Amino acid sequence: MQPEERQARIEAYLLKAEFASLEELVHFSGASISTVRRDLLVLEGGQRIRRTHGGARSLQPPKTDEFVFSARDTRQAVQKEAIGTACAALVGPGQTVTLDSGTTCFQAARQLGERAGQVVTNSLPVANLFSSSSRVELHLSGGVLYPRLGTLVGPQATETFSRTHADVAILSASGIAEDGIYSSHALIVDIQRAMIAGADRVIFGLDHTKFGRRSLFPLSDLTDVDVIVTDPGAPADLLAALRARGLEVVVAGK
Amino acid sequence: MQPEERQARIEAYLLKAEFASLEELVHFSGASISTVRRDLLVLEGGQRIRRTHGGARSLQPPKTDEFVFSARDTRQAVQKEAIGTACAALVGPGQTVTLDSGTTCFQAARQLGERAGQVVTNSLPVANLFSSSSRVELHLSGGVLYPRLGTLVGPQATETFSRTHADVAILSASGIAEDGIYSSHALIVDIQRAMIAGADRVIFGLDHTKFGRRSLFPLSDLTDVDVIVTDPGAPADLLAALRARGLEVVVAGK
DNA sequence: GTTTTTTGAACGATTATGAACGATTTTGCA
DNA sequence: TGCAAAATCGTTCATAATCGTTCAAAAAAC
Repeated sequence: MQPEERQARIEAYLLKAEFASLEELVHFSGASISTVRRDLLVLEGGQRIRRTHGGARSLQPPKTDEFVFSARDTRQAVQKEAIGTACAALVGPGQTVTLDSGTTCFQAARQLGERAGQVVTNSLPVANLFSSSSRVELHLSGGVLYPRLGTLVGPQATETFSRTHADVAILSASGIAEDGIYSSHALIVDIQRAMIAGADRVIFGLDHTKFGRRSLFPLSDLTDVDVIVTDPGAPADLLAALRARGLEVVVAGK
Repeated sequence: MQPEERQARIEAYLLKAEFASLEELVHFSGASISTVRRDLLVLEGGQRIRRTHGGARSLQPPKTDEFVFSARDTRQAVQKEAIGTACAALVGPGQTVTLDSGTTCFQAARQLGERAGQVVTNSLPVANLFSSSSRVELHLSGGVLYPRLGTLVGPQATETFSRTHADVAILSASGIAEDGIYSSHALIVDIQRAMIAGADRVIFGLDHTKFGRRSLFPLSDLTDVDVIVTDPGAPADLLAALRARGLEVVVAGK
């Protein structure tokens, strides 16, 4: 393997993991300890990473997408809050709501307050939100906890939503284009599909950074989606295209 | 694990827990007492945390309730902590553990750290506890959230445990007498029964105030229980009676 | 075929770790 | 309140892991 390619892979690995031990990187790259050490020196010289005792760490906080849950993540915070408010406003009193995991849906949950009658979710942060309020019946899907995301995944989670019917489903994703909506986590896509299938009305909250982006896993071709909620930064042509396809488009916080 | 990563994790843990004992952090990080002590010194030097006698606390109060509300019940706090430690000590490395809800089991979870391989629970606070540690696979049962307790109840929760097998189950209850163990929540009894049925080894953590008390719902006649962990305040005659019935009795913090 | 670059191993230097022990603080009890 | 016991703290020290450097062999480039 080329040195540059190896270094790029190591850098990418660190960006995802934030921390990695030397042994871990040796195993990952297949090179010897000395070589990895040298690679880390090069990467550190280019201000790409920071070396530590026993390994290295990425300079920037780890790559976070829609689903990585971090209290420190303030990117598009105001937009997401506005989107969340608009999503929550689409819920009628006493309705049953399915809530996806992800930061935008979390904001929607905050704004939802006690309007909904029943909430079904696979998001631990959303569940925490409702744990103190006794007015809303919160149904949490079972499953295995996906660590950094605070999301419950696995067959049990998928099954829960397959057997659940809701008036409204509020979801988010990591990309939307004219041909459909995309998600970046393999384990979550199936769950989201089940959420969509079991809901009368499907709402997607997507801030403007998601527009024009296609991630790894196609989630929906938009035929089963009813409403798209976004912020004023979204490209007008794509919004027009979505409207032309019969979707209701809400621009929040304009 | 490298020092920086460990320190970052300890800091994140403290941010959520507000306070943590040294022993707790030792189990959480997997390092020795000395190392954790040094880490705390480093973190304190960087003004990230504040060291206290016996542990450390975050500088700011935590933003979210998360599992704080579970630790808010301060009755018999020290005894429950000791009981939790003793329960956790009965778990072998890599074992599968079923954890009941309740403050005593929550304390056991805190002390469990990364010793267990898999943890199955219906307690939201326990799930929050493990949400940051990626070493432990956490299964959360589905169900409806019982507001104040942060416990998942209902048929789905019961079903989860009926279909689960564990090496060890750690439970608590509201009363124990010579003839059996009693629980006071109708919705939880069935779940606890399923936990007991699916575990090789059943451990009950009960502080001394539970002894001699019979609550509304009989949970077990003690034939399917293996260990009782309590504190020094428990009446000796009842402990002797339990031992006579072939139960292992552990008195924690004597 | 020669030169340059890259690689993997070796070795002393440095740093981190875990245990031990006396000093200090906290706790339990009268 | 005062005393004794227990727990915790800070320090020290030996051990283990990691780092930086050097050097020869292998691979790539010329």
